[in-house]
Amino acid sequence: MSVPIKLSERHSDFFEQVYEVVKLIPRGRVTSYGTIAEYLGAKRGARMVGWAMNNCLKGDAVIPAHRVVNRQGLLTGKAHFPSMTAMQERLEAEGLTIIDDQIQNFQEHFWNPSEALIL
DNA sequence: CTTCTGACTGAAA
DNA sequence: GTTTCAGCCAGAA
Repeated sequence: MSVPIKLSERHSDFFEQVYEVVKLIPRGRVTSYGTIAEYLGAKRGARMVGWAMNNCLKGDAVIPAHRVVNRQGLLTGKAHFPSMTAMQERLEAEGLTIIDDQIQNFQEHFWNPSEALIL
């Protein structure tokens, strides 16, 4: 759906959208908070996406949050995982190479929600 | 109610 | 090239 929504209108939907997009991330791919936020129409809401992730940990929804990193491909959210190495281990298990909490060839493994529409 | 923080980003110095 | 500042929205104190 390419319908830009307003956070003030229905923030609940925004969170749900974030979860949907994150779930749609293919294995071995990664994306950034800003990308998801921008895709949802709130490019300034990158922090909200991250906050949504933190909230998702609290919820029952199973979200591959380890596939969501910052613009630099840095594992900024690793600290919020059950284990500090959980995020890196998970990404490495998917074929990614991470050095110093930074994804190597991040741009190659970068995934854009627009690709989901192609499929 | 006011104030601060935050899994971010982009621009400016 | 790095470092610093400001903006953004939502939730918690």
